[in-house]
Amino acid sequence: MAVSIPRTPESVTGKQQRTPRAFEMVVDHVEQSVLQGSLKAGDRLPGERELVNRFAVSRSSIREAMRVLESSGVISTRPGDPRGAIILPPTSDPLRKLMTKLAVFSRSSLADLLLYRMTLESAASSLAASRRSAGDLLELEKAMARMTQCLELGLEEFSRADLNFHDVVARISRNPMIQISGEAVRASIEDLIKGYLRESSEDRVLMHRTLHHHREVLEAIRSQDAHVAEHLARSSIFEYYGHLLGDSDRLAVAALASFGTPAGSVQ
Amino acid sequence: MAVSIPRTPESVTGKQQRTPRAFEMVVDHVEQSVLQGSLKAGDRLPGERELVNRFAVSRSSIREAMRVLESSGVISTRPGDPRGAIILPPTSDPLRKLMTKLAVFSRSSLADLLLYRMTLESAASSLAASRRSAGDLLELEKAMARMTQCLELGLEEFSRADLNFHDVVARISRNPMIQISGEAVRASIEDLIKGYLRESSEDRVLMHRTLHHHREVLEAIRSQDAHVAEHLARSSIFEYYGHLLGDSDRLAVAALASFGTPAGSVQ
DNA sequence: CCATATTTGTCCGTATGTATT
DNA sequence: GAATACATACGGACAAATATG
Repeated sequence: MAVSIPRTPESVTGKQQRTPRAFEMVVDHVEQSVLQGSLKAGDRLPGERELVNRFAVSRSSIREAMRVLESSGVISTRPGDPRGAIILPPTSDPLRKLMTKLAVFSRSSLADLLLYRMTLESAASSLAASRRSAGDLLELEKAMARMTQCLELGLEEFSRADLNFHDVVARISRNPMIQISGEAVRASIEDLIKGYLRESSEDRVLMHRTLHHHREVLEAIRSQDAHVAEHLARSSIFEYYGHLLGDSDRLAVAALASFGTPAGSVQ
Repeated sequence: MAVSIPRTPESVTGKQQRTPRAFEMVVDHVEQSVLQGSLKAGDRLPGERELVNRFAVSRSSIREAMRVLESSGVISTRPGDPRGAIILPPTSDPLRKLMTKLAVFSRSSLADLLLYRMTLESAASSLAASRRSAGDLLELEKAMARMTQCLELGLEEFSRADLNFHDVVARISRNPMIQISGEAVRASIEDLIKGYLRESSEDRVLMHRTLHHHREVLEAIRSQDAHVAEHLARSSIFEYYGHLLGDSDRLAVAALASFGTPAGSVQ
C-alpha cells in the first residue's frame, strides 16, 4: 500500500470548534427558560411533535435533548402522557449520581466524603440553630422520635431515620446549596458503604450513642447555640462512621471532628 | 400528610416501577464496564451500527444513550470519526457544571452562596494547613505574587488572581469534593455579581485589605495552624463580598464570618 | 368500566457532512 | 483525490402507555 502523507489528524481539528448540534440548541433553550423564570417547576413542555415544529428539528434530536435534560434532573418524561415533559424542582438526585461515580472513579476515599459531609453538616446545624422556628423544632422532635422507634428495627432502618434527621436539619438551615449538597453526599456515602454495614453486636451501642448525639444537636438548635451545634454535628458524623475508616484516615478525620471542640463536649 | 411508619418493608416497594428503557440498558452497561475496569480512558466504543447489534436495540436508542453518557462526561463523540466514541478520563467538569446549574436553578441568593462558600473555604484552608507540603507553599506564594501584581490592573484582574489563590488552597486540601464544590460556588458567585462590580474609589482599599487577609491565611497554612486558617478564610470572604449584601443578609453572614473567632484576629 | 385519541418509546430507511485510509 | 466508514440529522411507522369522554 502506497504511503500517504500523514494529514496531521489532530492539528486541523485542534481548535476543537465543533459545530453546535441540533439537540444542544433545544437543551440550551430549555435551560435558559428555566433559569430565566419563564419555565418553573411543575410547568409542562409541549409534546415532542410540537417541539419539532417549535425548534424546526427532527424528533430524534428532540428526544436526544429530552434525554440530556432528564439526566441532569431538569425534566421528567412518562410514556403516553399527553401533557408532555414536566419541569422538575432542583433536586440532589443527579448530583448524587455524579458524586458517587466520581468518588469511585477518582478512588476518592470514604474519608474524603466524610470530611466533606462533616463540613456541610456542621454548617447546616449552625445555620439551623440560628434560624429555627418553633415549627422546625417540632419536625426535629418527630425525626428524633422516628429514630427512637427504629432502634428495634435494626441498623438499616435506623440509618434511614438518621439520614432523615439530617435532611430535616439541612432544610431548616434554609440554604439550598448546603441542603442539596448535603443530601447528595449523604446518599453517596450510603451507596459506597452499602454492604459493608452488617449486623454487629455493637449495633445497639452505636445506635444509642448516635441517638444521644442527635439529642445534643437538637438541644443546641433549640437553644440557638450555633457554636455548639456546629461542633456536635461534626463529632456526630465521626462517631457514626469512624469505625469504617482505616487507622490513618481515622486520625485525619478525627482531627477535624474534635476540632476546636468547646469544653464540656462529647468524649 | 400521613406520617405513619411503614410496618412492613413491602410498603417501600409501593413505588411505581417504570419499565427500564432501551437506552438505559446501554448507559448502565457502559458505566458498569468503566467502573469495573474493562473500559479505560482512551478506549474506543464500537461504532453505533455495531452497538445496535451488540445490544439489540435501535440506533435511536444507542444515540440517546450516547448523549446521556456524553453529558455525564463518560464519553466523547466526533462526527465522522471511524474509531467511534472515546472513553474520557474521569474529570470533575460535569459535577462542577451541575453544581453551578443547581445554584442558579435553586434561586440561591448571594447570601446563600456566600455562606456555602465560606463553609467550603474554611474547610479547605483548614485541611490545607494540615496537609501542605513545602512545594504547596511555593505555589501559594506564587498566587500571592500574582495578586500583588494585579493590584495595578483593576478589580477585575485582581478578582481573577484572588479566585486563583482560592483554587490553589482548595487543591492543597487534597479533598476532591471540597475542591470541586468550591470551584462551582466560586464560579456561581462570579456569575451572579458580574456587572455589579464596578470601579469604585474604595477599590484600592478593598484590594489591599484582601491582600492582607490572604497573607494571613497563607501564614496560618505555613505554620500549619488549621484553627486560625479556618476562621481567617471565613472572614476573608465576608470582607471581600460583604458590602454587596443588604443589611439583613450582611448581619447573618457576618455572624458566621466572625463565628468563634479566636482572640487577636481581624477587626 | 370501556372505547378512543394522543403521546411516548422504539425501530427502520435515507440523506449529508466529516474523518480516516 | 477517491473510497470507505462514521456521526449527525431527518421522516415515517408501529406498539405500549396514558388521559379523557
